Amino acid sequence: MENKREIFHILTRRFGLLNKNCCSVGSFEISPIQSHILYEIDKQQTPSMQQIAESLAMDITTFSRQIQTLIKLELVKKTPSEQDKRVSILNLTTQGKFVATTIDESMNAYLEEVFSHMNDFEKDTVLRSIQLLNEAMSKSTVCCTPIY
Amino acid sequence: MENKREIFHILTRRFGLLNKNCCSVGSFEISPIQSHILYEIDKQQTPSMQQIAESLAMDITTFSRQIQTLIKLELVKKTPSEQDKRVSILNLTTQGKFVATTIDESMNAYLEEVFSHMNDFEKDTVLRSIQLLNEAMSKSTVCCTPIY
DNA sequence: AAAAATAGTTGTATTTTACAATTATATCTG
DNA sequence: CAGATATAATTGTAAAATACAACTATTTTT
Repeated sequence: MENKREIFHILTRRFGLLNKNCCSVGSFEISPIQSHILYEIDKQQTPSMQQIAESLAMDITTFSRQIQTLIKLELVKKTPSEQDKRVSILNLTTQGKFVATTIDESMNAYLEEVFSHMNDFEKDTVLRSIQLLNEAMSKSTVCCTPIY
Repeated sequence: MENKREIFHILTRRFGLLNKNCCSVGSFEISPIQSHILYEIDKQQTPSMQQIAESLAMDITTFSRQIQTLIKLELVKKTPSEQDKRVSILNLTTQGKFVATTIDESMNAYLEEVFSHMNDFEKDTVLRSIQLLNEAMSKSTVCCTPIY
């Protein structure tokens, strides 16, 4: 099996495309990165700027500016931490939560549709395989280790 | 199994990171997109601008400028087509071929390392699963259909 | 209490992106 | 065959994304 890179290349590209298309909700034109930011804020409870920037492997200065636009769009709220006044805690606004949820649903709908082309056994195998792959990647020393 | 989006989110992010890191060869600082362009030119024989731009789902104007920088870096050559003088045919230069091959090798090395954390059965299952997934995505009507 | 470290912002410059308009060639249609 | 239309690619322009360096405001270390 020597076409590993080929199949991963295709996979990567397809996800890239999916990312490009699937991130606008109603009147909000959300960029892929912004969508990832909303997703992460939603997942982590009351994260700091650093935390999200780090989990997305983004430069903190770039991240700071992205947060500024998300705040202008009233999707994110930023409050200074009580314990450490240097730290800013991030939250989704109601609107932000709505947008995040909507994107989540449309992504899930897409995945459902993709999996509808498989039988139950294949579905199961593929999902477990991806989990295996995620675990293997997290064990890798070469790249991308600090996630989760 | 209701955490589909979660595991795909992680997968996407890991590949995103991998992409960011893994594209410089010697003195060449290749961006992920440029790496994808080199990869596609290498794979298709004597493609036109349009062909590559389309397979990467890139805007042709953006693509045109990326090609300009790749030509400046002497990684890509552009020759007008004989049959249709509007069309430009793309080729890798020797250097470009070298860079593409080197990136390919380092990606493969990375994948080998990742798969080294699995037993033979798992390896096989995961690879076949990804192929299944690719096929299912190509059948999807929602997104990303025009690739391959 | 001074020095060093940390969280986040702002100045600035580069790169990426893409819409609109343009040039050059090819194809279609009457 | 000639004018109209379509297509491939480039350039004008402007917006957004990115990141290095320098900065402010706190906190931690010594």
